[in-house]
Amino acid sequence: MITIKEIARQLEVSTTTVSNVIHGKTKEVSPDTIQKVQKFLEEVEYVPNISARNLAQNESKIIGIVLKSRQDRYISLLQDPFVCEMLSGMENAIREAGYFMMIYMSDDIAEIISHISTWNVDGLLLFCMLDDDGIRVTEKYHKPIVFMDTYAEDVLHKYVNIGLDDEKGAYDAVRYLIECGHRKIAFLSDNNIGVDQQRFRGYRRALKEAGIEYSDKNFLMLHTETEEIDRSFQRIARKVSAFTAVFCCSDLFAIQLMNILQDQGIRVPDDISIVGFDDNLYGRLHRPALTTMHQDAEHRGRMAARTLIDLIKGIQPESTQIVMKPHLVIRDTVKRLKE
Amino acid sequence: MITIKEIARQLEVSTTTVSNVIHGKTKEVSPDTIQKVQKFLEEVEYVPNISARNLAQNESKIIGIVLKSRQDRYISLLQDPFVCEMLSGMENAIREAGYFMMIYMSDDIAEIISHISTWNVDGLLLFCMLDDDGIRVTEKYHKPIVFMDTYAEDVLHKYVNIGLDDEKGAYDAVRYLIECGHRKIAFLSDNNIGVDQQRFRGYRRALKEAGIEYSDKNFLMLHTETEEIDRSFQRIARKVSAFTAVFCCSDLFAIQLMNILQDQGIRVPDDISIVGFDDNLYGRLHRPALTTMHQDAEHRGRMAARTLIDLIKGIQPESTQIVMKPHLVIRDTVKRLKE
DNA sequence: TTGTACGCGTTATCAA
DNA sequence: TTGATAACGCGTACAA
Repeated sequence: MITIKEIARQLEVSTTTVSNVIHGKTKEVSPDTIQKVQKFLEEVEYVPNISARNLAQNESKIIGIVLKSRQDRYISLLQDPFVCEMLSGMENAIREAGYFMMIYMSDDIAEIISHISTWNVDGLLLFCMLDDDGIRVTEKYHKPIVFMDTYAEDVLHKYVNIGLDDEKGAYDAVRYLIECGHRKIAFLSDNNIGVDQQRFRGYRRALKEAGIEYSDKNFLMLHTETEEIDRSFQRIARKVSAFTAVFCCSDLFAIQLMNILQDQGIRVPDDISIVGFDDNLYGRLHRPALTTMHQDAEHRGRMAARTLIDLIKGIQPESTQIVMKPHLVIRDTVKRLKE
Repeated sequence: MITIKEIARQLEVSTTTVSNVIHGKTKEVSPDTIQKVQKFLEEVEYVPNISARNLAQNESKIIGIVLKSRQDRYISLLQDPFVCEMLSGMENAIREAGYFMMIYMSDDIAEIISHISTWNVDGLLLFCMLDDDGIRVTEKYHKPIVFMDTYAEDVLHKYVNIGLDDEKGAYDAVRYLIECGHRKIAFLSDNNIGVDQQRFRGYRRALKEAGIEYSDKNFLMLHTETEEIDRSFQRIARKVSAFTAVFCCSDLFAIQLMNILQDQGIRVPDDISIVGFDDNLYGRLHRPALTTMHQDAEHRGRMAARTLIDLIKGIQPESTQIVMKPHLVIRDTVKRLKE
């Protein structure tokens, strides 16, 4: 890789001149020199050494994407369709803006923080984080951050968050079930914090509004550790007969549940109705096609990245709390019990 | 971020001493000093500035992952389940080895090459590349490279390739179809180069061996541009009635085809049998569950990354051509026509 | 055992 | 209009 210094030597000009031409500071260079240098730069296919530039300018052009993983999960976050869609949108926006993406995936927040500062990352995109992990990062990292899907109070009034109206999404989905005549409706998730807590609230609100009583048995808690997942689904499948519908917190869960039920001869939607959340390829490709809450993860990822890059450039977003609206996509997994 | 120089100043030692302690070159430092420095390092949570280290040592600790994308494709590579599985394995191995991953995804090889040299990437993992793109990269980049799934002759005898026996995989799958009594077997792919070309050869070999004639009509060519994909699948669905089975070059294609067929009232496997390739979540979660060639993309990704990191450390692999064997997983999408 | 000084490639300041 | 030179943070050869 050729350096500025070497170019300067061969062209018998100074490094400053070369640097100026590279950066288009042409006011201070004679047309002749510009021509000469530019031609040479193209010939040798000069590319700057980013490490050197980072050192001199104290900016890295790296956007860090932080994914708090959990070792014991049955699939890696990179295999989760929702995460991938989001990443795909982020990657797109980051590349478009001339930045680079570095993914920091670990179950150890301290390690993540140390990596971030080692690389002197220009800005951070945080998601899939338990709430106080987000705060831990903000304590150590003092450059622009954009959160996705956080509900931590202490974060929300200080940082930008690109969220989704999860409460409303779940509410609408469950309301639809109720309109279809369902009253015994279960709630399926693998946790009850953050996003899924909001969805749970929406679920409860819809039930309450319809005068339907809630019992703890309605909450089907999935255990997604590698050794547990199958048994957990089996256990839940057994409980399901007490309900006429299940609201699932992700398309993936919905489909896995449907498969287990179908394998046992329980038909969807004839015997039980299912609603998912996300509307990704999995739901669209399943048969019967999944009725689900649509959210555009890719678009949201792209927005988050763009907002972050604006922030890095000193442009403040119009609002620090951006909340997108999901909408119901009715397909074939909910049975109408009454007209 | 605190620097070595600052630490040295505060502790009233030299930067060399601090650096030596950091790197465990303890032979040359007195126990007292080591203690003192180490304690301080922990206190201030020292992290080295990687850019500076890169510059000084001419190594970046970055593994570049190159994905040649195509703008017009209906889904991003980051949403392709096969790619994600592979990436997931790579990410894992890279992190474990203390390296960092940078994904270079673009449809412009020249841009990718320039990014790679800008970052002074230590090693490269190449996949999803049309053959001569791989060569173009090797012409410009002269550090360790590991290919995945390349069949370019000029690459194979000079570089490490982690491949799959695609020919045999397709052969086995099609043989299985023939054993089940199928003779009118179509081949579905969106291209006929590299991996899929090999699969096509395996398909042809199995047909030939069974004395089944091949006609160009057997090759169902899918057009996966965003505006074409639906129409293309429709067109193929119409042609499918001439066959009793379809061998698909990916699980994703297989499932999309099955859905279109099922939506038109054509039953799988009763009216037509389908075999896929990859065995990823999509196939496993579909109903009827897909009969498909299994390959462990995650494992292959991990191996590729490990091999590359060995190469970077100067460790040569036992063999430069690693070819994994896929195996058939029989599920529910192939009908037995004879006993 | 410890410290000085230099180089890595780039940018920025300031003098010529 | 151009060119020296210092600075960024780290590692290391060599001197003390």
